[in-house]
Amino acid sequence: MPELPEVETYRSYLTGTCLQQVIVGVDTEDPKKLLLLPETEFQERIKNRKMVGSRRVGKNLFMELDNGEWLYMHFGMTGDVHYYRDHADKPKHARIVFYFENGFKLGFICPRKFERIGIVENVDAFLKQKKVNEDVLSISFLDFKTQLQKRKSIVKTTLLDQSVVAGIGNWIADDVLFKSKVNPSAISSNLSESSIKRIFDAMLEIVKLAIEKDANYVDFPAEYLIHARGWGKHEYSSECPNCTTELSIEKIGGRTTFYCTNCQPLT
DNA sequence: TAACCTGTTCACGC
DNA sequence: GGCGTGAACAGGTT
Repeated sequence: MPELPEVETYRSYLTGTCLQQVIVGVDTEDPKKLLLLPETEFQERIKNRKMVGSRRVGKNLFMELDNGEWLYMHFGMTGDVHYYRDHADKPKHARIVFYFENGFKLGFICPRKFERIGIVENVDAFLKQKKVNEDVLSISFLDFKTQLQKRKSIVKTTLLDQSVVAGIGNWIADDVLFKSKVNPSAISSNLSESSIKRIFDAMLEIVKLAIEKDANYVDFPAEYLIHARGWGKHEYSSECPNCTTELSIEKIGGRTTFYCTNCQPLT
């Protein structure tokens, strides 16, 4: 379920399992969809390489190779990775499998084929071409403020736009706006500086906490809105954790949005 | 059964 | 070019 925090857990998982091991081959199911380059070229460029480092920007993960190129991974909505040895342990939907010299394998799990893998020579140029701005954890307040003030779209849409800030997904956007008490339909360019500061602070706090908890949303504080999204077998009600008003659930900016009309008034 | 869904891109209309 | 909307992608979950 990859938003930024999950991709960060994947990054540390790969760092703890795959580094410094020679890749002897790779299998790809449906390469025309999942690969960003021709299959034979991908195989040639990955074979006999080792992963030696990593970098994450928003939901984009780059594993550094020992020839200076980067293995690019994007997890779509449902991507995951799993490191295993025995064929019997191959996870379902592991449509791309890397084989290492030590006999272990890395499965890139693509249940819905929304995931993508490629080879990138220059990460910064790649991100610029993809219009991905600075990561949540590194963007300056000034850059963030400028981005929000120049958009006339609603703030929920703005936060999800990776060219504004990289890493915010639908669930985090709702919790950020809830914590900062901003209505998701507020127009970005109309927001006061203090509202933008609250959004910025909430965004950092929520993302840092999510990473600390290894993106395990069940462990998030009870006052987080995410628990209202049907997790934990209805252990949580759909009342606002602050004021017990019944939460609103609407399509806003084309995405299902949870918010509290009382705590997040549209002023 | 049918509706819904975490991300992204694209086409279209204004 | 900006912005909103809806479709498309594919299969799981509810």
